Amino acid sequence: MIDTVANEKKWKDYWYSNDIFKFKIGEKNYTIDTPPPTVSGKMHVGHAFSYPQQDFIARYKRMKGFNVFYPWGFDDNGLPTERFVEKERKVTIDNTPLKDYIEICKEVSREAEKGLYQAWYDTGLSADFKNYIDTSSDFSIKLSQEMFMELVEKKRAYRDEAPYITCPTCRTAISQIEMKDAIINTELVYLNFNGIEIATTRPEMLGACIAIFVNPDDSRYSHMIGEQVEVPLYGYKVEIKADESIDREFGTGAEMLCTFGDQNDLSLWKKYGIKARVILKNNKINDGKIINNLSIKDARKTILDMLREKDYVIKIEKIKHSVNTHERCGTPIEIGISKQWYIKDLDIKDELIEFGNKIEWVPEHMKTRYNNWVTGLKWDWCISRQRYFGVPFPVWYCNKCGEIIFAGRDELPVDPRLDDKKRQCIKCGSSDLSPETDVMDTWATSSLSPTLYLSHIKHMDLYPMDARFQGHDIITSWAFTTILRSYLHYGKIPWKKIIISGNVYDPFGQKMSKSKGNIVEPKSIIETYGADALRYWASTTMQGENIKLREQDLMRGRKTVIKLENSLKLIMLLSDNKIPEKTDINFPVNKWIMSKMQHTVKEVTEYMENSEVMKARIALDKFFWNLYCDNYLEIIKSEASKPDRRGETLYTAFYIMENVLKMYSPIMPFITEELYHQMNPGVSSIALESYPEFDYSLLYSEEEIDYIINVIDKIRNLKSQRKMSMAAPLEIVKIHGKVDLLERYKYIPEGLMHIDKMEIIDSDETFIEN
RNA sequence: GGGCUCGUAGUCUAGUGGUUAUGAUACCGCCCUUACAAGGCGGUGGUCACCGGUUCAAAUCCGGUCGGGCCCA
Repeated sequence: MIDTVANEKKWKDYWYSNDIFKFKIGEKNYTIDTPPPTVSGKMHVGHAFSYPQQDFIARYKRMKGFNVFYPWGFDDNGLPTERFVEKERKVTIDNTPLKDYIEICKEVSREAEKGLYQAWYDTGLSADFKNYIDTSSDFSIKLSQEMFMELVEKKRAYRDEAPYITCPTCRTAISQIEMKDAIINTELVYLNFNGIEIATTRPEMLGACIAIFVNPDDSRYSHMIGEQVEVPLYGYKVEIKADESIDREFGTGAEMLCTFGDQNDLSLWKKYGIKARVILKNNKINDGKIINNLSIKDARKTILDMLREKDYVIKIEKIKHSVNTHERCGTPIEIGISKQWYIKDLDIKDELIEFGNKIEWVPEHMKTRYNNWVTGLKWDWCISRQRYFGVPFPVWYCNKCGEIIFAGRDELPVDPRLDDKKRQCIKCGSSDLSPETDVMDTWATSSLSPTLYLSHIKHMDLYPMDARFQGHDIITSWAFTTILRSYLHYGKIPWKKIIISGNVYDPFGQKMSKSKGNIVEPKSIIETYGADALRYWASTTMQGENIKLREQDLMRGRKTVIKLENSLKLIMLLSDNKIPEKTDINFPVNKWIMSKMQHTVKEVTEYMENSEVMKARIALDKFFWNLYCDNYLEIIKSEASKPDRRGETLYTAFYIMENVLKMYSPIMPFITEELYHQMNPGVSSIALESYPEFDYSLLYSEEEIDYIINVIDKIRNLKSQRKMSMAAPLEIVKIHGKVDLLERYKYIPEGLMHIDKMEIIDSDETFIEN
């Protein structure tokens, strides 16, 4: 039996060192927008499921005569990389100068990249791993900055105020995924708010109060909705408003909205668009009236004392309260507000929907998610992040007149945070400039992946690309932003087709996670079953459907590998290890299997064209296992020894085998490559051979042999009932059925079932007399 | 809460109006046969989640209920 580990290593090294999958532009090209994995993570079984699905199509298209551009890339921008680096090197932005921090991020990314493709390479992907791109290289930064400048020129990029989340302890901006829920002990302060009683856990934010909120169904307050009340101590007025999200049971049922006490404040503020009053900056409260640059803790004490003194405090309750905290240090997060960069997209929703319609979605219903997302957009796309490792904005601000100064095109890539060139304000001439310290959202660069890939090989003429493959979880981020950028920059769709893959679950349908302990490493699957079996498993579901990782599906793939190997072994044995020469085919059984194969080629091709790999594979399985192995090869065991038909029979057997290997090769590239080389010594690669074409001239009336196969099944049944071996001789069999057919082809069942004498009795119904 | 999606033998799965519901796997029985026992042949196993409607005819179309998953809030 074949050593899959050794065989797979042999061929993937062969492909790599001979540049089998290097792209050369030609007449017919097929371009793929490969999802770049992040350097911070390892390959997981979800990747092992979805990437082979891309490769099925890539390999199929290549054999169909396309010059396939299947690039490779890494995404090493942003927060995941920062976290990875901080864990690996024990550095934080607080103990490391920015310049060194960025250098370390780059260094660690480059190092990780060296070995990271290995896991993908091990699954037999036909991507061009040698010429990869990475999103933090100068090439990518330059391109991303150029594209940003283009949006500035087109008045699509603008700067406005927006909230952000910070940790007061770590004094850094954090993102949503870094937050963790926690229950803390705190005090709930009941206040007399000049006419309405409210309860708050954040009295220090009183100066940032911009409204009072109650539940619209709360009869205690419904008559007060729309009234103005005066903010204690501060004296300005705010309106009483109603929203369903207000919990009537919490406190007094009336809350104050501050900019920003917590995430609820943020969402209410967004929803109602009330003008913000920002008093919290750089973790200090400064309201311009009562509190002057005090920490949150000190401000709280000051405000509470004053409220007590003026008799505003009704009571104070000790409560346990759920808050968002920074997961690293456990400090409750704060929400601030600052100027950020946006890409304007709310005015082009209709155009974006139209673009979505121009793209073919597989499966089609995934387009609905895109449409719902675009329709429901409420804010422009905020592309600035208060992080460190990413594409910097090529932007400075004049401290004198406030003018925004952009870098020149010829200066890109540039990092204003580290740039020491002397610059002057273009408006007032001042040289007192501050660099933009934010970096761009990772998606601001990933959304340019078609441009990144194509400009990397200097073939922007191939835009739009043919296909994007990605998971459904990032339709609203990656797919959306890519379509948006493509619209804004080129007025073209980014790709003709988008193919969505599903998720992988454990055998019980549970999501895999470290905490559940149900994670399966792709590596262990490949070691046990082989990459071909892993890929076979990846083809056992329709595109976009989820899949459960079950051993039996891997087994089935493994069995197919072995079956392919053994069927070639048999025909080699029958032909004394000689490759038969092409001859005319006259023997009906040979014509029959040739004809059956034509139907299979047609069916498989149609499914592959529709990206329905699973259906293609099922049709192929049926032909290979059922018709070719179980019936055809069994029949020719005796027929191939008959001199008058030996030559054509062996030729047919080899011809079918070769075509079966070709059709299996996009799914199982390793075993098919090995066996194809055994049949065709000196060939370059099965992956570069052409896919079988439907040949009308090989069609043949199949009913007669179908009928004989049916009779053979009945004889097998008889032998099974008599508990006989299929090879055990039968002296006599009485068959009722179509006399002319049975007489003409009786040598077939006789040879296959080892029958000495067949007695044939004419009958409309076919059965064996026992 | 909103959107999308799924519910078919023990398990997984095909099947978008028309014979007896597809196949795999598991299980049981038989067979080492000039490739393959990780094989071959045969068999047991299903109120197609539930309720109602449309139709001569529903796993399939429509409405509702229940349950799982994903995304968004």
